[in-house]
Amino acid sequence: MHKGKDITMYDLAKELNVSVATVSRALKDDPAVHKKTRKRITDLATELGYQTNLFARSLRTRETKTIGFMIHELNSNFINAVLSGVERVTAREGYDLIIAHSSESFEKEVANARNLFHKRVDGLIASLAFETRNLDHFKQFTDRGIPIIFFDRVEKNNDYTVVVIDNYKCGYEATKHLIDQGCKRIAHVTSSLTRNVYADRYRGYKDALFDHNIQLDERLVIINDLSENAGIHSAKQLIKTKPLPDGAFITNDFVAAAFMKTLTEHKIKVPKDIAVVGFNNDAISHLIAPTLTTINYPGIEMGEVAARSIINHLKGISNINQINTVIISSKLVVRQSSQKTDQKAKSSIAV
Amino acid sequence: MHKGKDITMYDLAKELNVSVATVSRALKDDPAVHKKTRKRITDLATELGYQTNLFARSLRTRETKTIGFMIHELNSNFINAVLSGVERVTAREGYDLIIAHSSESFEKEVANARNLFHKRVDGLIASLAFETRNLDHFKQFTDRGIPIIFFDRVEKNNDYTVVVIDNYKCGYEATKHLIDQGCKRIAHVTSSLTRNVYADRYRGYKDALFDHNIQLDERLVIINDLSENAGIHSAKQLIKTKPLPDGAFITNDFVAAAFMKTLTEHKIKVPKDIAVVGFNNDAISHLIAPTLTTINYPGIEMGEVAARSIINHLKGISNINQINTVIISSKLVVRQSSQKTDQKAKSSIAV
DNA sequence: ACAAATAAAGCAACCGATTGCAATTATTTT
DNA sequence: AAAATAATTGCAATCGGTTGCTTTATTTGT
Repeated sequence: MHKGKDITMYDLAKELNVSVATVSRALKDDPAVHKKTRKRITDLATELGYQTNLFARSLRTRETKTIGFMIHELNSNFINAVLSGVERVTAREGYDLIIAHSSESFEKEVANARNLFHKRVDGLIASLAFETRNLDHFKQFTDRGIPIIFFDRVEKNNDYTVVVIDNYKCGYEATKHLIDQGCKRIAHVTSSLTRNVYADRYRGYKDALFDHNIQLDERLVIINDLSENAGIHSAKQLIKTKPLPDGAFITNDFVAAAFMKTLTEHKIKVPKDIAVVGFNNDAISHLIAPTLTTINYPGIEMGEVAARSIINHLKGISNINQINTVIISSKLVVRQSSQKTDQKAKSSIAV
Repeated sequence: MHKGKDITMYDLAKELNVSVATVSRALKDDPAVHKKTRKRITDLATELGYQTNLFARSLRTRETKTIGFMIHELNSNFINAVLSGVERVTAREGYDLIIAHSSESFEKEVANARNLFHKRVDGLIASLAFETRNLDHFKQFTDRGIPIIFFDRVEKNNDYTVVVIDNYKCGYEATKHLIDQGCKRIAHVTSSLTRNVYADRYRGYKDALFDHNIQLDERLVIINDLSENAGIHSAKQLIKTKPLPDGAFITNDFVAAAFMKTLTEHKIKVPKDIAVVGFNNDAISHLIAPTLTTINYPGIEMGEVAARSIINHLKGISNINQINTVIISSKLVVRQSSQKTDQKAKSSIAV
C-alpha cells in the first residue's frame, strides 16, 4: 500500500552524525542547539522533504492541533457562515477542524462529544441540538482542561463561555418595528422554545407587545421547525385566522421567504396586508421581492470570534474561563417587506 | 493541564493478569484469543471506559480513519450540499473529515494538498480551484496509494476518478429550452472557462445555438465570478446591448436571482422581455418571483457517491482505479422565469 | 500413553518523536 | 593554568498500541 518510505529524524541524525534529540530540538528552533548545527539540520530536513510524524508527536505531547466543531446540521446558511469564520481563523493558526453534527438528536450529540473526546481535540466549538437537555456530556472536556465555547444555541447560567447575540433585544426590536409600522395583530413564527435563541426572541416579542398595550394572541404564535414547509404551513394557517394578522415576525429568513411567497399566492399583499420581518440577513433576504426586513446575524464574525477565543486560550494568550459571555452586535435591517408607511427606507445597511 | 489519567491496555492487562498482546487482540475480536478471555477483557474495558489511543494506533498502522475534503470555498450552497452528503456517509463509517479550502488560489491548493498529505488522510475528495493548472500536487497521494476522487470541477483525460454531471448536456438543454421558448438572442453569464464545468456548459450553449442556426454573439457572453455583483453587473451590461437579448442562461442560481432582480429594477420583464435559466436548483430558485427555471444539480447525492466510492475502496470492496467517471444525473427544471409561451409548466420536479 | 497437531497466550521489537538529566566541550573567571 | 560556569549534545526512557515469532497448554490420533 505505502510505497515511498518517509524521512524520519533518525535519517537526518544518521546523515549528520548527531543524535535524534539534537535533531528534534533543532527542528523546533531550540536555542540550546548551536546555530550552525541547527542550520545544517533544518537545511537537510528541507532538502529531503522531512515531515513530522504527527502521530508520534501527538502520542508524546498529547496535543492534536485539532478543534472540534459540533453543530446540529450543516444545512443552514447561518451555520455555514459560522463554519466559514471558524475555518478561516483555525486554518491560519494551523489547526484542523473536525466537524460533527447531531441532526438535532440528543443521543447523537452525546455520541459526537464522546467521539471528539476520543479523537482528543484540543478545543471545542459547539451549538446545541434542539433536544439537548443537559450538558453532562461536556464535562469530560472540562475535566481534562479542554476549552469549550458555545455559540448561538447555548445553555445559560453555567460556567461555560458563550458567544451569542442579544436575541431578546432583537426580538423586541423586530416586534417594535412592526408596531411602529402600525401593526396591531403581530404573528410570530418560531421554533422550539426550549432553545435559548427562540425563547429569548419570543420574550422580546412578548415584551414589546406588552409595552405597547397589545394583547398577546396565542393563536398567532406558531412553533415549527425551520424548514421551507414551516413557512408555507404557517402562512396557510395564519390566513385562516380571523381577523387576519397584519404583521409577522419570523425567526428565519428562509422560512420568511416561503411564508411571503405563500401569502402572495393567496393574494395577500406584503407589506400592505401583512408586514414581515425575518431573521438572519441571509443573502436571500434582499433578492426576493419585496426585499425582506430582517435582523442581521453575523455568522462569519461569530465564528471568527469563537475560534479566536479558543485559540488564544490554547496559546495561553488569554483565559477562556475568565469570559462568560461574548455578545456579537446585530441589528435590524429595514427593507421593503415591513414598511407600511411611505417613509424612505431607513435601512442601516445599504444593499 | 490534563487531569484524569487514561486507561490503557497495560492497565487492563495488569488487572487481568494477561499480556498487552492478548488485550490488543481481544479488543479487535481476534479469534486467536480464547472466548472467555476475550469476554473478560472487553467487559473490563467497557467497565473502565477504555478508549484506544488513536495516535499510538496510527503510529503503528499508518491509518488515520480520516478523509480530506479539498474545495475552493465553503460559501456556496452547492459545496455545502456536497459536504453534507460526504459527511453523512463518512460519519456513518467512522471516518473524520478534514476540510481545506483554497480560496480559488493554486498556491493555496498546493499547500493544502501538502498539509493533508502530512496529516495522512486515508483518502481525498477534491474539487479544483479556478487557478489550478496542473495536478502535480496530487501525485504524492497516488504514489502512496491514497485514493482520490475529484468532483464537480475536475481535470479530464487522466487516470483520476471523477464524479460529475454532464455539463455539456445541461448547457445544451438549458439553451435549447430557451430557443424552444422563441428566444433568438440568448446571453450566457458564466465563469472562468478554464474550468471544465463552465467550459462544458459553454460548449453546450454554443452547440445548441449552432444546431438551431443562431449566430453566436460574443457580446452576449459574459465571464465573471459567481458573486451577486456578477449578476448585477452582467444585467446592467446586457441592458445596454442593442438589440436587447431575449433570453439568458446563467450558470448559477444566485447570480441569476441578482440578475433578474436588476432587470426588474430596470423595468425589464422576466420572462416576457428576457427569459432566464439558472443552474444548480438552489432553494432560492423557487422562492423568488418569478420562480427560476434551472438545472437540478444534486450536490448531496454527489457528495454521497464520492464518499461512498472512497470508503468502499478503502475497505477493499471496490477499486477506485477501475472507475474513471461517474456521471450523476441532472436535469432541467422548468419554472416561470423561462416560459414565454403560455403552456402549462412542464416541470419534471414539482415544487 | 505418547507423538503430533492445534489452540491460547506471551515476548519483545517497533512505529517516530519528545524531554529530563547526564555528559561533554567551550568559555570565563580568578 | 586550574576551577567554575555556561553552552552543546547525547542517552535513554516514554507515549500506547501492534504483530511476527516463540512458548506453553490442550486436543487429537493411533
